Amino acid sequence: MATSTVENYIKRIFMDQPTGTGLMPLGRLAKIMNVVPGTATTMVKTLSESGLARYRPREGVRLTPAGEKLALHVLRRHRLIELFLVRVLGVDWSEVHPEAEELEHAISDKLLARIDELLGKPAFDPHGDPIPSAAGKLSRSRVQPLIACNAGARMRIARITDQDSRFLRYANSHGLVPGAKLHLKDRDAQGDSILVQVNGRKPLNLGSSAGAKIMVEPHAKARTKRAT
Amino acid sequence: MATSTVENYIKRIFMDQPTGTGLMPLGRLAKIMNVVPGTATTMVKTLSESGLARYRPREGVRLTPAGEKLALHVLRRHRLIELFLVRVLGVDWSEVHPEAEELEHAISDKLLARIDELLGKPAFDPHGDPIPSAAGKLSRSRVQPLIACNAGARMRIARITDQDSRFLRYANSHGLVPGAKLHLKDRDAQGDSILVQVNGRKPLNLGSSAGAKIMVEPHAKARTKRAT
DNA sequence: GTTTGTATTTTGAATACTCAAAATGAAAAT
DNA sequence: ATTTTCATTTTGAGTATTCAAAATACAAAC
Ligand SMILES: [Mn+2]
Ligand SMILES: [Mn+2]
Ligand SMILES: [Mn+2]
Ligand SMILES: [Mn+2]
Repeated sequence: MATSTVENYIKRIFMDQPTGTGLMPLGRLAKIMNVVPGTATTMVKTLSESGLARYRPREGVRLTPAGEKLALHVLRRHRLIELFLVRVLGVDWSEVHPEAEELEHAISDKLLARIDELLGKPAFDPHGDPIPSAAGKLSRSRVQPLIACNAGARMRIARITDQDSRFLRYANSHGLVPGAKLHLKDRDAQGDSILVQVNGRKPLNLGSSAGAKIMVEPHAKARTKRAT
Repeated sequence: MATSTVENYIKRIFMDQPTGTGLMPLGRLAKIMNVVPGTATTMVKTLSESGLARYRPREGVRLTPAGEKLALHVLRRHRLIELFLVRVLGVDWSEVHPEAEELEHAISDKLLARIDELLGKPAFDPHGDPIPSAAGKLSRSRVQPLIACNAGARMRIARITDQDSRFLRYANSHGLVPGAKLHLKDRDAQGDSILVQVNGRKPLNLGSSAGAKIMVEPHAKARTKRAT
């Protein structure tokens, strides 16, 4: 059985995996995991020995199929738990992440299946992140960050890629939630800001770092089983 | 912060504490925790150093007030989670114990408070075990084992003191659940068995080991906030 | 009072995870 | 080609938890 530490490493390697065949450098992994570089090296060797990752010294890590399978399993638990906490227990979406970070290692498959059923086998978590299926399939929709859109674009928010509690509260208070319709009214390249209008609300200025955290998709495309 | 291992030790020391001022011998603790005796010794020294227990070598352990407080906290989490799983997720009472054994270490106080509210601040878990209050008070009702009752007694089942899945399924299938009214029709000292009638059901024979696991209380005495 | 038997403790070692700091590798700058 | 710089790895050590097996203490039996 994988310890919760191993599960956390595997999950983060999977999530921050550069698309394609790229290896993740261990320095990056160390930063992500909040450990010193030497710790990451040691851990990655362990993962490698247990067949969850492949490790090229001085180059980086990549998950094996077994590692990806585990990562998807943990991710599924994390996201289903988040949605459960929001829907059933009424926890605010800005607070579910740290809870799920712990519970994802403690919940049994049996219980997870019950939660999945209770929620109607949802496809997205409260932040718009896709929930891997029980079989381990992850829907990879081609969404783009809000800052990458042209002025005048009319989009729909697909997901918020930041688990920080303050940012999530801010986003929510301005209607910036998955599913919301959004009009990019203007962009100011020099001022590093964009002007958006969410649903019928007051126009809102966002800096590029905020705009980068909001992933949007074409307006028309309706997503099934939208969450939150 | 106490590790989940420490929480488990403390909880079990509390639960199997001989009433009064008795110390728990470390051999007993080792058996309860499924570790070799030497491990129990080591662990108890650690608990002692962190102020959670007092340890008399060769005699045994006793929790300090700090240890009791922690034990009650863990017990509260465990029992509230069990009831939550039964009531909200529809998990069978015979399966909640192992789940709660893990989740009790992963849930936050905030989440626990939400669950407590959602359940209406219940006083008993699915097995009839009292749930310590948030302040750490544990209602100690004077219940007695079914085998200790006289023939002819009419009682009410207060709790089932066995978390074994098979026994719980058996008990449930015969109506032996907390709150059920029960008539001890006959006892056979030599045959080591008792004859009981639960509610209006067919009389049922129980051996003494089964009868010892069923705690009963006077029929009249209604318990508030009965669970399951 | 000595022997025997059992409970408990000690010792030595293992696994899992982590850090500090020294050593090393390799790319970048000169 | 050498030096500088920075990322990565290695080494040594510490905490937490556990076991196997030897040592010890104590009570029970003789
Ligand atoms: Mn986690
Ligand atoms: Mn999420
Ligand atoms: Mn536990
Ligand atoms: Mn219980």
